[in-house]
Amino acid sequence: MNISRASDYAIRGLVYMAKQPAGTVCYVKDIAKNTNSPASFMSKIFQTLAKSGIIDSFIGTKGGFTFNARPEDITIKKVVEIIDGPIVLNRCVVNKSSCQNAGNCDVHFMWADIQKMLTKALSSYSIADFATDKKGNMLPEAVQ
Amino acid sequence: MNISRASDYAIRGLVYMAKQPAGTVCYVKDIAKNTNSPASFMSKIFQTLAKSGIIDSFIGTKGGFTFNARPEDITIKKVVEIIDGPIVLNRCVVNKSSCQNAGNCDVHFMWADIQKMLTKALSSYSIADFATDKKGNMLPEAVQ
DNA sequence: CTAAATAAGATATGAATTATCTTTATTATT
DNA sequence: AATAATAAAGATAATTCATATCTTATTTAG
Repeated sequence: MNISRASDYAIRGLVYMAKQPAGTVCYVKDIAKNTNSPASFMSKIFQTLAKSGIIDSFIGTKGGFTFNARPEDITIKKVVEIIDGPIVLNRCVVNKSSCQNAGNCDVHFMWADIQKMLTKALSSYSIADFATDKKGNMLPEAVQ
Repeated sequence: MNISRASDYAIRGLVYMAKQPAGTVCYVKDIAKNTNSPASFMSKIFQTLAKSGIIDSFIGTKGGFTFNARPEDITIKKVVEIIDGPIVLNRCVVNKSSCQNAGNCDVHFMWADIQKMLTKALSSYSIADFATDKKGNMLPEAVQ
């Protein structure tokens, strides 16, 4: 019942990117350093984000990553789903055949309701929300 | 971002128990059969539930499990936490030192808020809720 | 006292998460 | 044009956790 380290790193990395001047090409090395995360792992994560289309990637010297979608359009739900896959609290919510009562019991309805609430909450936040506000800073002032 | 199979089995097993006449000693074999779950795995799960104190266990012939707490006092949150451990959406919510900004950023507040909402929801359901209602039946009528 | 039934506890397997290492592509420099 | 440097892409590895199964201990009935 938690998001993965990878999703956490992805969100932090994207927030870091969003705080740079629009159009800046960002390197994994810098993103990792500024978010205090392992660079090689971050590299794989940003590879996945690039494949999803929300960011663009450029290989070679002076390569790096830029936004392809607007930070305000990238919801936390979207990021989590790109990295961790679909949000499914219990498998009966998405696969009725895995439910002995064909998804027609109160337990099923509970999970479906809670999942709906959760995804709604995650959809209500975007990367931009954390990049614009002072409190969105991911590192103490001393480090920045 | 999901509950484990073990938690799902635990909930279903406890609901099955709650549907039996009060005080009935239930065997893992029956619980597993009636909830369509692997008996040996269910055995381990009920061992954990017994250790937590919400059920009692009796070894040997005519042994088995009975409730130690009232089904209406056993919340879904409690069951999930016994089996899967504490609900922590992101580690910064519970361990501020894992947050680069000492848990003082908007991202942290988001996770803390969503987690609060989630645990509140899980606390609002009890095992009894699914045992009394007809729709709470975990198996189609044909199988019962 | 023996056998059967039952939970408890130890061990095993497999998948997912969390990484690291190697390769490929691009650019800048000479 | 060749070479070196830089950066992402892709392949591989290690670790952890979920999901079980197998063996042992305990109790009761006959």
